[in-house]
Amino acid sequence: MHTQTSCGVTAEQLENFKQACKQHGLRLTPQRVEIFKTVALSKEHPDAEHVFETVRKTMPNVSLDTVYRTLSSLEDLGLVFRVGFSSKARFDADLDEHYHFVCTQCGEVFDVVPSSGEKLSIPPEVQHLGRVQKVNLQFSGLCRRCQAKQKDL
Amino acid sequence: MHTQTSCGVTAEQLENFKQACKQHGLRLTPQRVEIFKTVALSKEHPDAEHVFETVRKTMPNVSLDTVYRTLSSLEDLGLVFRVGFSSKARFDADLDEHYHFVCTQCGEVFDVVPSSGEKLSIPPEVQHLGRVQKVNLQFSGLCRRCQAKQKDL
DNA sequence: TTTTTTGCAAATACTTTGCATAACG
DNA sequence: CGTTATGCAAAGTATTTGCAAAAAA
Repeated sequence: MHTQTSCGVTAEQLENFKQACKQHGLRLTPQRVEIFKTVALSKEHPDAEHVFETVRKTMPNVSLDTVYRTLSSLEDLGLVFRVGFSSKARFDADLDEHYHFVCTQCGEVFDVVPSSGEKLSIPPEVQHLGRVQKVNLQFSGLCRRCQAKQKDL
Repeated sequence: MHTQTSCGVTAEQLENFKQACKQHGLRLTPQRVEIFKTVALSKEHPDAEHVFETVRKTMPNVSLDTVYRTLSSLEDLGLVFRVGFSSKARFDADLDEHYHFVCTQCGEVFDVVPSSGEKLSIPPEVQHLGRVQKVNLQFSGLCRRCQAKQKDL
């Protein structure tokens, strides 16, 4: 059992958040705290607009762009994750099961074709949630070329 | 080895495409054929703009919105897949490894927490592509509630 | 006091839509 | 010939950016 603050975010989470901000030289503004708390408390994977509406209740002057900026910073610190992948849509006509590796730097998309033993099986608890029509597995990180470029600097 | 047409798309793929169009009552317009061929031939997971520029070379009058509409139809027919997930970004502060099931109808996102045995291991061929920083596994389909609603109609 | 962050407004990026004309079957 | 698809233009949605004022350290 975790110690809970009055708002429901664990003290551990909050401490984590403060530490991470300090480490990266981010100031601890009330907006940041509220936005982080909102995402940490929500169980519904909120979008920016939703976070905005929630934060606005206790902080009527926040602006939507601060929410966007903050979510982005929190993501950079690894405190918040982006569900799914935004940006623009890309298409593929390869009907065989395969996955992707996307470079976070150059944006290149590499195909990953699993060997027969590596193919993903759909866990029973997922099948229980609904009828699965599509599986999307995406790895992301720095590709070899961008890694090399970084070293050159 | 597949039989190749002059453009490099396999005859099989093209036949598949024509059959699917016929089955769904979609007319076989030159735009559709070109757009399909472009995605089928490309190995770079093109976005709409890129498909547009490519098709435009042989068909200077296509419009970007036709490309969007066509990619969407082709996706509905299952002839083309959308890489990653577009639409708006959603956030999550859960740092533990987990996956998501997204309902294509209502948009709800369900968490999938893998049991220890189900945790995804990163295949060696992926590690070879670059430094993996993030793994995103998303299932999509109709959730139970939406399945039930559909039956009621 | 210095630097970061905010709120505002405007801009941008991506995608969708209404409508008249053109084209498929 | 009837219906669907296209191109054009305009609208819509999601997100980002420049800048001056406000706030954190």
